[in-house]
Amino acid sequence: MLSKKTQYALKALGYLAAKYGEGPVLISEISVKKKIPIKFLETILLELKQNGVLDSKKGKGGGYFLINHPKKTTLAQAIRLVGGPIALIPCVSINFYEKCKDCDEATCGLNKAMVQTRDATLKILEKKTLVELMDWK
Amino acid sequence: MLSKKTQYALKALGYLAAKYGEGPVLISEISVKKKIPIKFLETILLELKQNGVLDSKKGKGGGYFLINHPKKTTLAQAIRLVGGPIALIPCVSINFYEKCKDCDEATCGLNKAMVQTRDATLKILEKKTLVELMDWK
DNA sequence: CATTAGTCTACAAAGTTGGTAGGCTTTTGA
DNA sequence: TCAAAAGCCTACCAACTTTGTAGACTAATG
Repeated sequence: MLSKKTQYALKALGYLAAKYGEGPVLISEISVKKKIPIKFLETILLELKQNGVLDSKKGKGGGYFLINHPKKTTLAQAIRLVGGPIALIPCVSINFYEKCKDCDEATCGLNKAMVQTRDATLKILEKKTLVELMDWK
Repeated sequence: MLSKKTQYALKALGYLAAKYGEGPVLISEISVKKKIPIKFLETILLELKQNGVLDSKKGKGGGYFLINHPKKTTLAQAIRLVGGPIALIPCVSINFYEKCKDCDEATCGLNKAMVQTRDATLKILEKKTLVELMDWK
């Protein structure tokens, strides 16, 4: 399951995707529209900025905005930025790999099953982009 | 990510799958072979028994064993038994559904994206069984 | 120079995870 | 019949993560 933080991040990105090209969007506006606690949202947006997805403008008329067109960022990228691994166990994670110290990955049945599951999930998440996160109304 | 508990459960099930038809297997044997803390493993196996996947025999010559042939239990079922939801967010979970109180599921872009992700993952996990968890040596 | 709006540091309650300790009960076989 | 074997059950707990909150600071605008 994705953490609340990751869900908030994805919702915020979806909102910013819908507003792409319209200039900076206030944290407070995102907070109200997507019902995300404002102080929590602050830290999330800041993290997304530090990860190079968003940029911001201070002062009056300021706010956050997507650096690139929404279709340039995949859901796989977005989830990894704030939510960590997509794989179900560390020893099959591509970006957050950790060697399994309790078993031999070459012969471990669980490992093989999880590799295949990971690939199936990635196939979807790498095809979908922030465009998909925009609301339908 | 799957919790350690779920990973242990899957490994234990894989071990029991390999020993299917050979009578009861000791907790201590599984603990040693799969490197799982024994007291933790006790609680996991007990839970799997209460969920109808395993049965046990007490006393000398006792132990745990699969009730059904390994191919009868899918990975989706196994994960749900001890690990909870497979879906990435509660409002798209089939077995652990919770209504999203912060948005309208009919128009929420995140919801739609996660439904598709869930279906892709399930398509794999419902096809694989405990047979897949057996080690290759 | 006042207002607006993002930035940064620090803290903390609550829940989850990953166990441990120790005794109880049931079954077997000598 | 009784002791050993092996699972059953209750209770506890340390560490970590999650999900926030509080409040001061900095930068930009007009």
